Amino acid sequence: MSHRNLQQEIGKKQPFDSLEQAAILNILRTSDIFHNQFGRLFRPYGLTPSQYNVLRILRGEGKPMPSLEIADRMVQVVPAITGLIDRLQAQNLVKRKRCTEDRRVVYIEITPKALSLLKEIDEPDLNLHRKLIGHLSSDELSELSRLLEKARASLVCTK
Amino acid sequence: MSHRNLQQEIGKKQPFDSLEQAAILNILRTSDIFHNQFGRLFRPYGLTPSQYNVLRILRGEGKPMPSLEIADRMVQVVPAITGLIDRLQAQNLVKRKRCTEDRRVVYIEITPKALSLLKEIDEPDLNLHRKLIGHLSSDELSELSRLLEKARASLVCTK
DNA sequence: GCCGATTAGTTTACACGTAAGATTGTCGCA
DNA sequence: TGCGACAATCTTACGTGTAAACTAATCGGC
Repeated sequence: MSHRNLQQEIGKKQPFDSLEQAAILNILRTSDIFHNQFGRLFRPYGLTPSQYNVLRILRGEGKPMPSLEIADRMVQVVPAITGLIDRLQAQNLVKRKRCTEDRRVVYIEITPKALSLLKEIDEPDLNLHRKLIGHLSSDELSELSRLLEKARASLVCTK
Repeated sequence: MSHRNLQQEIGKKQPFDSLEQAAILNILRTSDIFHNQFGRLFRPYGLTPSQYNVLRILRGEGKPMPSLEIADRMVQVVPAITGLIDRLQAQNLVKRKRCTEDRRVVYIEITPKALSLLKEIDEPDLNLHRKLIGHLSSDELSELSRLLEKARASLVCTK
């Protein structure tokens, strides 16, 4: 377990121009690597990270949700949701239900098949979380979350 | 500037299962938002974040590089590089040069046009960095980088 | 010198993410 | 009632990320 820092890791010969640049690159790089790890975890179950994310949101909500509300909770811009739901529906993991009062909105409902699939993934998912950052102390994890939340504070509202 | 934390931000009603989960979600979410911001910055110049990344690597190196070496410095897996280089080449921002000694390797060279484009972007790029996390103190930035590097330490070698 | 293993790079197929624009349905107001 | 603004969703086009399979060139032994 080598403890190379980011500069060595990406083979850069000059030091970073600024602490800001180093921090942002660290955020982007760590995220990419973690995203990749989760992608590999979900793959055997036929899910992508985004698809898993949608299902987790639906399970957490406990009842059908309009698709735009799902999109709001993800970082993505709206149009991606359509295709995402299409693919989940093709796997019988969600159902679309047109709302009768406002016929513009489409409710998305999670299926029992999806719930049992999620249940299967729960433990490996938890294990991966621990594998990825279980070696940080509680204090470090709290501090990390605090700093990232503070980092986002400048534009939570601008999206 | 509301200081909602992640839990409120994504509308989750239950607290997180664990500090690990909260930290990882914070990393992924912050990264997505920042990535998005840089995407908007580069768009007017006809570049995507990945394309900009490739050009920055080439400028930093100061001389032509084999394409796989470029891929190594990015998070991406190899095959994506081909198309990336194709599009940069179509814009006359890089050139491909087959190596004469080892005819398997293709050297990628940055063009003067790309260098002057980068120069144009340097200042807005620096400004965005400051806008995104300039409100964190030097100590906080250092601590953030340290924690993220520590987070990655468990798998720097496994990629 | 020849054959298998390795390495650099490409191709293909598929799932996203983004922006821009089109569709369809609802609402406010004259 | 009719009409324009708005809202929810979908469509399209393009760039990117992933895995798997393929090509071409080099290397290592014998």
